[in-house]
Amino acid sequence: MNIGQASKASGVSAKMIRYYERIGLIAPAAREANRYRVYTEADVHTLRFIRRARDLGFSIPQIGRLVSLWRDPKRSSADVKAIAAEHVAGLKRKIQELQAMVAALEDLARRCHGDHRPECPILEDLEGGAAPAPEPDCAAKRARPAASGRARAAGATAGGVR
Amino acid sequence: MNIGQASKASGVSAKMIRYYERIGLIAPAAREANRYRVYTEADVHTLRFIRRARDLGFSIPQIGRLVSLWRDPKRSSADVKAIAAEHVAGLKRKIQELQAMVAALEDLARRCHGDHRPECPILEDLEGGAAPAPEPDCAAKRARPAASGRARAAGATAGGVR
DNA sequence: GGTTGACATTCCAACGATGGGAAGGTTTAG
DNA sequence: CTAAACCTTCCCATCGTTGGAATGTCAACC
Repeated sequence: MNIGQASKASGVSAKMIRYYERIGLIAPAAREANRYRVYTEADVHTLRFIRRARDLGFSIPQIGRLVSLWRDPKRSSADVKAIAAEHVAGLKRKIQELQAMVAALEDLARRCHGDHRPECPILEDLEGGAAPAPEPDCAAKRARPAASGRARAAGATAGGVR
Repeated sequence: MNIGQASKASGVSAKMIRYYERIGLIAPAAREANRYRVYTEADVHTLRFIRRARDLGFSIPQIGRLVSLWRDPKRSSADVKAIAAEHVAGLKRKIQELQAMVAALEDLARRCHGDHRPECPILEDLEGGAAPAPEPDCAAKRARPAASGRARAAGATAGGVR
């Protein structure tokens, strides 16, 4: 089986298969006389395992450990469970982070009229919401925030940023 | 004010300030005779704005648009709100993705004994859980590809993956 | 034979946003 | 004078994945 067939059969792109081989997640594939990689059903099986693990969000190092355990008949299910638990903990941290952002943004959006007028609590929050409080005398700092800055501060930033 | 002061005052690292300038998110800073970048209070104000937006998870292109609106006295709050809504939608998509992973993993972990034995529903799921079912007639495809390639499939994957 | 199309190979670059470090110039304090 | 603390630019790394270019190979068709 060539890499294209293995890719279709496993759901892992050929690019990724080569990448996984390069970083050592899977063993180097055997080669035909023409240097094409050859895959067996067992290899496809492994690739499907990896793909499923990737779909569940496991990192490459974690997947490496899972594959090792998978191949080890003397493994303890506790070791597998520990990797999963570690991953779940990371996911939950990330979810909480994102949820905090959503909560803050929805609160701001709720207070924003969303009409043609320029007044906007969202921008007001961004402007002054999270000063890292370098000094306690923030109030006296800038009597006039922007303006001034001739030759700068006005233009750019927009458009084809990316 | 040099970049170090601007960094401390804004909470944006000097590295990031230079990066934002390079990609066009902020205008090129004025330079002193010694080529050092010079920042005004207004610049720091902008950097704080950017930092707060970054903390809320906005992408660089989104931040570019927000800064443009912020500077535009004729802006509509609806435009700002639209960017926020777009971002919130993206966050929610991501949260749902992660929550689906957590749900699947917790279900598997719940069924895993987590003891010294090798039996493990987590590995069983990874092994067979997500076959993409490519075609029904995989078997008849190719009688013998070529070169045959014994001497594989067993080793590696483990160890210094990372 | 020649040509075309679908494969395969390698290498290089990019994305988000950020950090790290090298190699060198400048300023400031002792 | 010297050492520390800045600043500058440039390159590299992350993480997982995709894209492309340039080249090689194979199969089929005319």
